[in-house]
This record gives sequence, C-alpha cells and structure tokens, in this order.
Amino acid sequence: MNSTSIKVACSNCNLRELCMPLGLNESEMERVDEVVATRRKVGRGDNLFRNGDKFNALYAIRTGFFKTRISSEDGRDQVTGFQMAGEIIGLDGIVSDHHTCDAVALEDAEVCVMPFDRIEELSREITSLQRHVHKIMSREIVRENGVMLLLGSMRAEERLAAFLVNLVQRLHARGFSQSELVLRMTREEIGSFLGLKLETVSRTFSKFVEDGIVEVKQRHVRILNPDALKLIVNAQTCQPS
Amino acid sequence: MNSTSIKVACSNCNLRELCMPLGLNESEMERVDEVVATRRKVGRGDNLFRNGDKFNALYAIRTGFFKTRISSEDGRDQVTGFQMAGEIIGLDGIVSDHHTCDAVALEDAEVCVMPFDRIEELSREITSLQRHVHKIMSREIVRENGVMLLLGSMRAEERLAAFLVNLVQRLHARGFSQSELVLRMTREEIGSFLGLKLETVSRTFSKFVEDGIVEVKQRHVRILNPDALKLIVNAQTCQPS
DNA sequence: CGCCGCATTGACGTTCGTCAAGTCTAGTGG
DNA sequence: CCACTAGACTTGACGAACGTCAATGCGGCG
Repeated sequence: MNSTSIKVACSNCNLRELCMPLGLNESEMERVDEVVATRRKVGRGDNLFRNGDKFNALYAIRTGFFKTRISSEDGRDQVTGFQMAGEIIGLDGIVSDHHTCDAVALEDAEVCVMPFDRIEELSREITSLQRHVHKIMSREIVRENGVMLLLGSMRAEERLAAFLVNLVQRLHARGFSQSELVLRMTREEIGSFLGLKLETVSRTFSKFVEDGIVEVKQRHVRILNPDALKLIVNAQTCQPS
Repeated sequence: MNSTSIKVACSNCNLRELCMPLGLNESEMERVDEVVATRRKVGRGDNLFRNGDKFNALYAIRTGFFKTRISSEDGRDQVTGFQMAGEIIGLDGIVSDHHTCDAVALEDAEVCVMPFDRIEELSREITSLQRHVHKIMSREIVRENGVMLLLGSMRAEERLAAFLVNLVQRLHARGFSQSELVLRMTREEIGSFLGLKLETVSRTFSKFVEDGIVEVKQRHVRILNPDALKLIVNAQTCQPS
C-alpha cells in the first residue's frame, strides 16, 4: 500500500492528453512513464514550492487546485495564475535553478514529480516529447500575454468576466459543467490575480447578479447567460446606458 | 557584397554571450553557427511577424529595437515587451505553430533567423544548447511574471520607475551608459506597456523632473538620482507628504 | 516656412480603492 | 441543540488616482 504500489502510470492516467504528447508508440510511452519519479501530496494551504527553493522538477497536477504568487520586496504580492488538474507548474525555476514564485495548494492536492534532468534527457531521444515540452512553455508565455492584456487594458467587469469564462472553459475541458463552478479561491485571491481589490471583485459579482448574468452563492457560481459574459469580455469601451 | 559574404558567425558575434550557451567546445560552436539560416533586415515600423503568421523560426536581434504587441478582438492592444540586441523573439509561436502577437521594429533592425526545426534538432545533440533554449523560455515566463506584478499592483510612478530602471539596466549590460538613455518608443507605447494612458506617462515624467530625479528632453532621458528611482520602485504604499 | 506627429499641461469626470459597518456561513464547544 | 466565534463576504460613503477631452507647445522635415 505504499505509493509505488498504487502508482498510476501516465499511460493509464485519465489526464494524459493534457500532460503528455500525443502519438507516442508503446515503447516511448513506457519510457515517458518513468519521467514521473514520485507523487507528492500537498495539503490545503501548503506550499508545493516557495520563492528561493532549489529547482529540481516540474510538477503535473493530478488532483487539486493551486495558485502561483510572486511578492515584491515591500510585501505586496500578485497571484500570477490558478492551476488545475493536468496543468504543469514550476517552469519559472528553470532559468536560475531556483523558483521565483510560490505555489500554494488551494485544496488538498496531489502532483506528479518530474525531475527536470530526466525530462531533458528523455526529450533528447523522443522528439515528440521535446516538442511537447517546448509547447508547454510557449503556452505559458502566451497565457501570460493574455493576462497582461487583461491587466493593462480591461476594466473591472471585463476582467472578472474574462476570468470566469476562462475558468469555466478549462473546467469544461476536464468534463465539468459549462455553466456551474465552485471557486476554490477567495475574493481577495481573485482580486490579486485581476489587479483589483476584494471589494471591487465582490461588487462586480453583485453587478453581474443584478444583470441576471450569473447566480452567486458564496463560492458557488452558476452562469445564466454565457453570451452576455463573453460579450462583456470583448466589449467596446463605448456602450450607451 | 551579398549577405552571406559579410556573414558574421555567432562564434565571432559580440552578442554571443547574450544569445548563445556558454561553455561550448569548438566543434559545437561551429554547429551552433549553422542554426542561423539567414539574416533579415526590418525597417523601422515594419513587422518582423504578425499575429496569425506561420511560425517557423525564432529571431535573435542583432541590431535595433522591437516591441511586441497583442490585440484584443475589439481593437485595444497591449504592448507585451520591448526587445533589444541579444534578445530572442518569437517564442509565442511555438505552441500553436502560429504567432499570436505582432513584432514591430521601432528602429531599423537586423535579426538572425533561426529555424526552429534546426534548433530542436541540434539541441537534441548538444546538451548545453538544449538547456539554453529552456532557460530562454523560462526567463521570458519570469519576466512576464514581473510585468504582471507591475500591472496588477503598482501605481503610475512605480510603474514608470520600474520601466526606466529595467531599461537602463539592460542597456548597461550592453555597454551603454547607466545614467543616460534614448527612448525608442513613444509615450503612447510606454503607456500601453505599463497599462497607462500617454498623458499619465507624460505627467509622471514631469513629476520626476520636478523632483530632480531625471532630466527629460523628448526621448532623451538622463537619470540624475538612480537611488531615488529604485526607491520608488520598492516604495511602501504609505508615504507622508 | 508651414505642416505634422509627438509631447505637455490643465480642467473635469469616472473608476476603483479605502475605510467602516454589518451579514452570512461553517465550525466549535457547551 | 444552540450559542459563539472567526473568517469570508457584502454594501455604503467618500476620496484618490488615473482617464478623458481639449488647448497648446515643440521639433523635424519636406
């Protein structure tokens, strides 16, 4: 009953189309399985890694929900992303051999530990794995570009709408509802991610409720009018009344 | 007088410690030279690539200055970065095989075209090149994290100060002055990057001038008090008077 | 010389932050 | 079973920071 005996191979994992490259043959598949050295459980509120920690591995989230966060010298901090099952965290550590952000579990979680040396070694031999690693990093760059657009040019309503649309879309890709979701983070954490204060997040939720776009009961959100939400995201700045 | 005859090999390029991995032996060095397929000149105002273009290559900037920019559906756009000699652009294109941003030359420029297939091929064989490619991508992720912090939690003065400190530091690493710089971009482009309007950028410059921190004459900036500038970047939110 | 794009400056408005009071919910312990 | 508490959330009143609009200045170039 130790962790190796109950080990689920990547090749059997139901998240494999999220984590792994497509089109591997059987022998490649077996070798990629070996990239996952161990699993690690992270309790709610605990850090998977912290700013300053030595970088050794990337982590594939098997279950649970994380936030990543950076802090400025004077103590302000910024949530840089929320990560869910099938997503990879730790890429920030490659450049300097040390992590530059904190990864905090927002609910009890389990991750696959993938030592980076092993990833590099294997991706020298398996072309599709190499390409996959490059894509994962590029995807993160493109994602952050999108967040920069959000933070640099959107107003509160647009930010929150974009946030909800993005979350629900990612959850849907994992088999959850398109219209209902449970937020794993507080208003303050949402605000930190969106560059807003928690009160503004709360007010904006209330505004959406008034407008009949969503129902909100604490962290439970039901999207009543997804089109309206998407419309807000792409809103021209000029709307009469 | 054609482009191959005047070709400068990476191994002789004075930017090699910025673009290339360290610690290559001679034969590796020669092979890495071959990653650069051609050079390409880009006139001021022209695009190196555009959103939607097929992704083929990464580009190392030899001379000149670029901005990268993404646009939302409704026409707003966001400058996602300014790039100078020795820096690599095009990483956004890897994930979807198409570029997702525009790269525009802010002055006449020349880039080294590095077909990505060739990079991948060679980095399967030269471990230090592989590691180098990973670091470049990770560095970009970390850079964008920093921009998110800036956009999400800093006020106008802090943003502009951070911008100036960052620019001058990168220029200094290239042998330019620590205290003097010529901006290659308009106030509007600075504003777009920092999530501010051009008037706010202008006003904030004027404020810095009043405070004796910088001298500004159009795009010419001289930093009189670098410590004050760095202090603003890390300022506690509470300052009396 | 006159034009044009870029930059500066001022007056005013909007959005969001701040501060404070109060509500809801889940969890604890009597 | 219910009172009690702590943390998260909501709501209102007010103010600060930044955006908007408009007038003006400046410098380079044909």
